[in-house]
Amino acid sequence: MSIVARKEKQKQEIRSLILKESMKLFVEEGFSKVSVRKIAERIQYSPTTLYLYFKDKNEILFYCCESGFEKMLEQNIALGLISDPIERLHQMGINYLNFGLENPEYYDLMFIQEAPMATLIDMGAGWSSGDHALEALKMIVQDAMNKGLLVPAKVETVAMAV
Amino acid sequence: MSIVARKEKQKQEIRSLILKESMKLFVEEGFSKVSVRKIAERIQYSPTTLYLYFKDKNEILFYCCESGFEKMLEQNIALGLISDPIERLHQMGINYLNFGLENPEYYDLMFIQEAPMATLIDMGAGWSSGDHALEALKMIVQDAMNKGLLVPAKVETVAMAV
DNA sequence: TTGAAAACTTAACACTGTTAAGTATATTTA
DNA sequence: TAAATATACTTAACAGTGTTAAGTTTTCAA
Repeated sequence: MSIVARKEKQKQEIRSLILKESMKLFVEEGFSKVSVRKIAERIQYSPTTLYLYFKDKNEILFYCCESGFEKMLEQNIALGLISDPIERLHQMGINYLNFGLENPEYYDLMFIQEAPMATLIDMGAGWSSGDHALEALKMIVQDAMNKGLLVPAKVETVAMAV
Repeated sequence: MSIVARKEKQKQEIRSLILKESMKLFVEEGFSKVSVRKIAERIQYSPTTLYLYFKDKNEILFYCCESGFEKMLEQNIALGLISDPIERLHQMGINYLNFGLENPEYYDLMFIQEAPMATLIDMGAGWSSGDHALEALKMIVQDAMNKGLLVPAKVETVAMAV
């Protein structure tokens, strides 16, 4: 039974390899810019091999996020104890924010992933009012951070999160 | 000079037609599921014609959102008056929430647009804990609405927004 | 009426996710 | 050990994508 166990282990290793390398690519370039073929090339397998381990591209993303979701759920489990709904909601929001601050790469992957907002922002010239709004937001965040009200972190990320 | 003015007007009309029909499709099916060819078919023009009016597909989305962004900016202009940064940030958040509640279709288009979260949610079976978290969230929101603390609206949308 | 300019289309390129069918390689059975 | 079967992987293809270069029709001015 040792042989079959070893084979199983090898399968899991390939699976992990796919996830690890996909995660990197997704974070670097964004989900939609990463093709299945690109992942396949990275791990030196044929593109179709990925489909032996995952149903489709979305499922790869999903399992990339999995541990992120688990972390967030853990955080939120304690919330069941709080009875006042508003208070519970408030704490949930705080958890969410903390998660984003502590795990920025997960956060990007799981939530902001190329929302049209991003497109808007890198339109750059021509939409200066929008830029101003963001600038303002970033200044506010910076300000709050200076005053020690927020954990220091990448200003941009926080602004988006907020 | 009347002829050239009329032509200009006709051009604008086609532009508007493209935007109107794209908006519908984006809201119905989500940005990434709508192909340029699909839009073209709706308005009875060749796909390439769209590129005479817009730089690319993203730009179409952008101009679809435009009036939404303008609305949001207007809301936020008054914020310059508030000097306390935390207070200003708070009010900005409230504005954001109100915008989402009052313009759900814009909100979807501009912000949540097929984040991986969506994929997660309609994975349905197998990830029940995540579902539970969402269920809990929805209940909280419902609760708050019943107590008159929130404008009544689609519970799901609010939950996502929060 | 002719020539130029504008509006639009056809055909193609290089890519995408995904699948059916085929090929080696390893494992089990006779 | 030899044949049969199962496993892991790949090749080739399909139908679709955004986008562009080149060609066509239509519109208007001289």
